[in-house]
Amino acid sequence: MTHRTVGHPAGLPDDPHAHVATPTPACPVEITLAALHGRWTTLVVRELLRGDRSYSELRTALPALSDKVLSERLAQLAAAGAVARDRRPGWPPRVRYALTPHGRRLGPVLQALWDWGAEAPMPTD
Amino acid sequence: MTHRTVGHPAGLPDDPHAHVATPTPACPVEITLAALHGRWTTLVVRELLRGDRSYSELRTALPALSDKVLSERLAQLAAAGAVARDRRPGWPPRVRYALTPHGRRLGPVLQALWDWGAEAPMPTD
DNA sequence: CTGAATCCCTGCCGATACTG
DNA sequence: CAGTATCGGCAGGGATTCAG
Repeated sequence: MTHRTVGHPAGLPDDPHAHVATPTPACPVEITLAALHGRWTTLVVRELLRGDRSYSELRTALPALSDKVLSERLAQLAAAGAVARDRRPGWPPRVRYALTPHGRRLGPVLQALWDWGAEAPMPTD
Repeated sequence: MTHRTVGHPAGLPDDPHAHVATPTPACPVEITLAALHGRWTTLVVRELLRGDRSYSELRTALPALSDKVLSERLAQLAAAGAVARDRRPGWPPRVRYALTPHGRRLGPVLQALWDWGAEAPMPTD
């Protein structure tokens, strides 16, 4: 794979991407990083891991996040199959955002990121 | 935490960062994403997970990677405590790059990223 | 061989304004 | 309420050049 290198005790099947020499969007690692890419993305995911939310609830939870970026992030996560939009009929417009089953599996991913960062020594910089 | 949200079966202690409303470099998730941030970074880590490498071995393994970015990535990973430089005396200059114990623990992190990306449905775009 | 310095171009994100 | 459109500033990264 692009990144297969990992000792993987569990062992995934050998993947051609494990050996690529250039960054490619087809690599699973790149797919995940692309889904989480950009400022605010992981915070939006965290918010949704706590339960489904409306657009304005997300804005309230993350006040410094602009409309533009929030829309962008939700679209990005939806494209990655992590978030589902639930548009309800009537007025005023009501839309609920929720993680898909696949999106909920980002929990362990964020956990892995958290764990590594939590043990990190002070940056040498 | 900035991101603590995760169901964490293992359970980390409650962390103030788990609730921040704005992206902050102090959040463990941000720390890890910063360490892995930028193009080529994960590929460099993959290469080093296979064993220590010299500068030119890395360039050979990743031919499309420019000097500037390679230096940048190595410095970034060193600052994050993931990579150690081993400069040997004599001529010509010989330098070996190797993952630190902490850096080797990026293996499971990349594995988690790989696993999620590998199950991803085709992007809806 | 191992890098650091420079230049330039592109893409990200924040602020503001506007629409269904 | 739930977004999109547009603009400007700044940081990321590729090519090239220079240095220890």
